[in-house]
Amino acid sequence: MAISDGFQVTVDLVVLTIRDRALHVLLVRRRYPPYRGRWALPGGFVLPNEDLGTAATRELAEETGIEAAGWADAGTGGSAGHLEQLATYGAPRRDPRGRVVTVAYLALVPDLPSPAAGSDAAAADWVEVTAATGQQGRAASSRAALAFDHASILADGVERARAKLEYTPLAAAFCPPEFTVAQLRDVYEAVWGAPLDPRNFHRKVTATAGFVEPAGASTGGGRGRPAQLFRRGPAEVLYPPLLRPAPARPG
Amino acid sequence: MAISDGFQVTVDLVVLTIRDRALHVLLVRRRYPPYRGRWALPGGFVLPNEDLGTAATRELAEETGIEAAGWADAGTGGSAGHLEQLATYGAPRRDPRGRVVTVAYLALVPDLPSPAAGSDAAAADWVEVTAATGQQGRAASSRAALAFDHASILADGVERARAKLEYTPLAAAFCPPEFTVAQLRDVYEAVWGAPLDPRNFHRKVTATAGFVEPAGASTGGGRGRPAQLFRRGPAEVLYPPLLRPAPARPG
DNA sequence: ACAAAAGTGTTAAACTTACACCCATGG
DNA sequence: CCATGGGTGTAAGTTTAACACTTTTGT
Repeated sequence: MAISDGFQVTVDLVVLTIRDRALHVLLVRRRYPPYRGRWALPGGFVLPNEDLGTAATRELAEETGIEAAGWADAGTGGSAGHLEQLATYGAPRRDPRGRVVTVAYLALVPDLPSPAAGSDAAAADWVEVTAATGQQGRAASSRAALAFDHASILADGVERARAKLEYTPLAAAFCPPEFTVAQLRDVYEAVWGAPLDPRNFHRKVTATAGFVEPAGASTGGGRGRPAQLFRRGPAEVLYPPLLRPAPARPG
Repeated sequence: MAISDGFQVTVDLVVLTIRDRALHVLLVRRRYPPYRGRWALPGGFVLPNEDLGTAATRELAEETGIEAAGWADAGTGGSAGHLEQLATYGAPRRDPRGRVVTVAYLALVPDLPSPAAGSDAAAADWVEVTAATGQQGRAASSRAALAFDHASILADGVERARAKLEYTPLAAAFCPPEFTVAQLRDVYEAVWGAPLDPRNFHRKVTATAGFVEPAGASTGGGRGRPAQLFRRGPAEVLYPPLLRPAPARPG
């Protein structure tokens, strides 16, 4: 049964976070050919006795320092962050070195104090998604195309994140364990790239059963009236969903 | 770079259709160990120079006789049927013969005149999903557990189909190129396992832009008033979505 | 004529949207 | 006391849900 031996299997990570009210993706500079010097998604080989989700969790920890409980292949366990399988890419020529099938994972993480302070992550950095995908990039910075088929994987990851915010409470994965409604709104606005009415958003979030739960305390630092703090609630899906405004929809 | 050679890569298919107003899945009897005699999802090895979607399309043709244009890794091209990547399963011990990573695909096909009349499909058959997943199986027939982790893959495929009917026009993939509103409603009721109001369903379907388009003709065979025939419309997503009734929702 | 299924009309409830308005804090 | 953001109220428009009712066929 050695018909199709010789495949190499990797995991690649689309790690998204919100920084400065904009959606950012974690990228690494490739130090060796092929695509030397180009940005790429972080990732690595699946070990011989390792599950796919375990490999993704391990790579995420190596690249970001985030330790996750039983993340992938199970519901996000605890407070912040989220990891899920995205899709698998295996075109015969996608890697010039040989037949490499990559299982892409999507990770949503809170804005980390030390950006990409992992061991492997010598040249890892957060890049604005608009710049990385080369839409209407406002920053004149790193506009270089991504290595391999990573631009396509990134686009799929971003679209998945956009869609999932509609009908799941996953926006909270971008926030610290306790957060305000405004922080949550910033997440939606950054991911969808569209402004939302603060009043209606507040009502919607607090009224949808299981989305958020009051944490008791309030913030004090800001300029205006202090905001209540919330934790993520037990709901797995939002019902009814929070649909993004029509103009930003695909199709 | 031969760190993780030795993976075998397969595609497995969750092929769903509607027969006798119930959701059915295409299964094959395994003729050789392991899991000899058990039901399994159809599938096979990815060829050395074959793309994943191509492998899935090929297997689908071999098992069902369905020829698809540019199905997977592209929008469903033409009239009936649909094929999309579902998820990838690669637990180290999922196959006792070695390290096999399988990329599962979900196919939605119309009720075929000759069930599973393919070449490979010596022992292929349509099995009611309730029986295959062993929920509250009404049929006392084949209740045996599926081989490998196929029960889990099947469950994921069914849940994906249920969710996708909500916000895409994919129900039409279960129908022939021309169909009535009642046929489309049968699809929703079979997949969701819940009755829908025929009047409101009719209005919803015909009012949602791009869901269906009139085909001109009408049916005549049935008992009551003849129904108009429709074709699938150009819409990729339903907006607003057609949400399934609350009691049947997960979470 | 009657049963069966297709399709339209109508109404109340629920939800979204837009925006007026008040609340609480820092400067 | 004023700017800034947090949070509540309210009314108009839209969508859903439930069901009465008419249309068109086979028997």
